[in-house]
Amino acid sequence: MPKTCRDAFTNKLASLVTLSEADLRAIEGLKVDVRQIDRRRPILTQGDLPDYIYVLLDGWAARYELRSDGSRRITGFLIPGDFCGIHAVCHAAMDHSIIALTKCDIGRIPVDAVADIGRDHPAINMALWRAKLIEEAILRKWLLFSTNARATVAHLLCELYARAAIVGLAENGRCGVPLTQEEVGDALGLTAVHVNRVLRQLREGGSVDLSHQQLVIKDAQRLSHEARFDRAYLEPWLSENAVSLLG
Amino acid sequence: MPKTCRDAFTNKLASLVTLSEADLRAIEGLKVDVRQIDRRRPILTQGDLPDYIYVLLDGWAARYELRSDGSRRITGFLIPGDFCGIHAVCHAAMDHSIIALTKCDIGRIPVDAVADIGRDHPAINMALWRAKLIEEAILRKWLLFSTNARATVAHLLCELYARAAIVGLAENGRCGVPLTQEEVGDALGLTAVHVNRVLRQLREGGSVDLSHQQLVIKDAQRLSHEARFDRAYLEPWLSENAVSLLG
DNA sequence: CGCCCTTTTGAAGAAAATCAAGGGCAGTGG
DNA sequence: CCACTGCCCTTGATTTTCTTCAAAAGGGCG
Repeated sequence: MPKTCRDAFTNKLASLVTLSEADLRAIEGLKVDVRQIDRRRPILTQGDLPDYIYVLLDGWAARYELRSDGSRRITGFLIPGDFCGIHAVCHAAMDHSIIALTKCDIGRIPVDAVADIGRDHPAINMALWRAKLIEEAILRKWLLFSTNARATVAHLLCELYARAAIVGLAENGRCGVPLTQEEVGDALGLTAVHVNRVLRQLREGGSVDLSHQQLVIKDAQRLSHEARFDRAYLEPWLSENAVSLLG
Repeated sequence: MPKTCRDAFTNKLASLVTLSEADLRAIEGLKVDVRQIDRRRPILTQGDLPDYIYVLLDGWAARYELRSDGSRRITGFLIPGDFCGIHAVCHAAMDHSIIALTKCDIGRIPVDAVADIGRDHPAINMALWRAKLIEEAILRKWLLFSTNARATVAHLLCELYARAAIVGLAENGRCGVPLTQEEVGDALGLTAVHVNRVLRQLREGGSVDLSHQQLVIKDAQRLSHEARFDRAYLEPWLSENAVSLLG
């Protein structure tokens, strides 16, 4: 794992496009700083017009929106290496909020600097587009699996494993997933109770086990089938190097 | 309604940002052509690497993806003035397909020309970003209203009305909505049968009537409440002129 | 140890899917 | 002009899925 924010930012961009020496030097010149945010603390709030692009260095976070009845819908998870606040490059306010699900280390990069770099370096501009398009592709997949809770949960587990694997946080079918069942439910539009039952079904089915913050894939073939998971949707945007890490 | 593709493209960009004279001249210089596509014919297909940005001039279309069991999920509707194929500006293949829901007139603009213009004209680049962010905001809202079929359907009707109003296709609480109940169901993850029942409930409730391809809003207040609709999510991206059209 | 948060399990009820059949309407062709 | 056909809408009966309500059992941490 990269030790500095700049490393993490560079890694992320490099996974999306091929960076030239000039691109790398430009990134090297960015001002960045790192701060820690406690579990359940806001990172960005709906309506904010952020001055920084944020890069998650350690920990997990979630995008979410509140409904008028107070219930919460999580619309995406952020894992180490992910951005947030790209909205700011076009001076748009956040239309959703972001919260730390665990204690997080977050790097901040001044948005104007990123916008400038994007203008002068087409590859970097393209990387930002691709990051956005990946998010969109994931969002679209979340819409796709809304008929059957079993497949929905299984698909989320596949997505999280694949994304963790890309950034080196998974191996041998295992990775840490620090989500409560309520958070999973908020993400999938299910109740925590039902998530619990579905997780038990999956565990007893022998394909996958999510418990004690650990995701263990026991039968990848069966799981992929149950989830109707096809990792292709995560790949078109990634550079070759990143794809090869998927294994 | 604009009579040429270039007009439509200009209108769309102008609704998203303030264009300078230079921006307008650049757009004026774009090569564009128009073609007609029959109902149920593909416009773009998953895997395509489009050479053009498409602008829908007349008719409705839908983004969709097929599940492994053959069922279809519609992930967005396109109405006149909307783009598709922006993926191409970063040389990414389509991760979903787009189909004409009615007979459509579609303008094509060479993607390389758009990319060049975006690089030289920051305002136009920003407009493209904003178009993408609106799509994303809509996608996020679709995730948000997935607990209750009544609210879900009502919310979609509100969205479609608001978007139609922005481009001058709605007035006095009426607009054309050329969707079958099956298409609505595919968009919301509901069966056509259930959509039918919900539409009847809404009709009998007196807030809104969708039938014979016509959407009639009878009680905007009640409908907004049933739908928990807050048009704010469509506004942050629009220029002032476009917002004032919302009435 | 005791507290709070999370997980687990049960029972009852609501929501939506599924299965099945009929009806209206537009377009087609005799 | 009328019958036929295909597509879409409508309605009913039944079953499945998921929620709701309720309660108890872990598990980590002060």
